[in-house]
Amino acid sequence: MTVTGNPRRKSLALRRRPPTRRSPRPAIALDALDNHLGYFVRRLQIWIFQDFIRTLAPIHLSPAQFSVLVIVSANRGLSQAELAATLGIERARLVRLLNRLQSRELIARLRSSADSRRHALELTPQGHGVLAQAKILGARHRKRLIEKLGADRHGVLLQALREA
Amino acid sequence: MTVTGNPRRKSLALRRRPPTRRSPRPAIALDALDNHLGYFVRRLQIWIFQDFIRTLAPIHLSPAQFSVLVIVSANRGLSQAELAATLGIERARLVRLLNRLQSRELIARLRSSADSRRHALELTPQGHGVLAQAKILGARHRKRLIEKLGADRHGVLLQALREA
DNA sequence: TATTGTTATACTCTATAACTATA
DNA sequence: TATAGTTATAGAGTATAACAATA
Repeated sequence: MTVTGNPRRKSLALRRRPPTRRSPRPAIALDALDNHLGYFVRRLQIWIFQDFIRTLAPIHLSPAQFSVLVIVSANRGLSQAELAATLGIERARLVRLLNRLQSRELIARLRSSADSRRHALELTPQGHGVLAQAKILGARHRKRLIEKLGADRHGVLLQALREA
Repeated sequence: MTVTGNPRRKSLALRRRPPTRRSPRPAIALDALDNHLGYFVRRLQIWIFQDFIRTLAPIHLSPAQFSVLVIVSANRGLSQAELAATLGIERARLVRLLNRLQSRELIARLRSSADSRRHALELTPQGHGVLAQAKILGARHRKRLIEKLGADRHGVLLQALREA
């Protein structure tokens, strides 16, 4: 992932087609991509994940692992299928995610009494501790994101996406 | 990427800020994630890419390949480094992307006369043909996305993200 | 020295399919 | 039959590092 990390700002000479867009930004014409929400959504997602990955690195947690801890903590006893659907990931992938979290003793898989096919997920005390740290780091990340986007644009996006 | 592709309709509400957690089968609480733009951005990106992947499948083009064709077509002669930066992908990954597009004879790497380290990228006639088809399919995808989001929300998001 | 394109490696994620054990 | 969790595998994407040719 490049995107950020591009420190050089120099000779971007040789531009053809000065963009019809009012934004001073795109030296390079986006053409059809300029109408595709997916292009911009992806670029923002890359920025956010890049920053969040670095933010969580000190406690050795990935964004995916963070979201697992958050959801399990707020929904004690939910099943893996429910968790996977909430996070938008494959059940199969969640298994490996949980394996790692369980081997670090951050989460526990309890057998559901009602339906013994299901695992009732819970955070261990250590899991809660790590989550607390992660939330502090997450707040810093959020602050940087708001700085980058501007508070109003951040608010507009959050509201529009929450309702989507 | 699951998210869609899952025939069953599990009714995961993903409601905002469920203040109470009631007994039967309450919507799953997002807790801290509800303030994290990244969570929602990622979910929307998953939906969009899922749909776009299926849309482009008939012409055997991935979203990444589509964006390469669009940018190269609109910026004839640009270098691989510039293209990679525009798309937010690694130079190294772009090499393999281009290898495949070149072996299908959709793009050409010409030696830049000004700087012989650079490759001046161009679409072949076939590349332009495929791109034309892809744009038609892309328009259908966009229509579905607008239906899903609602025209106003789509507009709000596109504008906010373009300026971000 | 720095940059462009390239190769290589390791790891994560995605998309499927199939298996088991329950229901 | 259908569902929950699991295993397996192929392919895509990401993060790095290094190298040759060129500037």
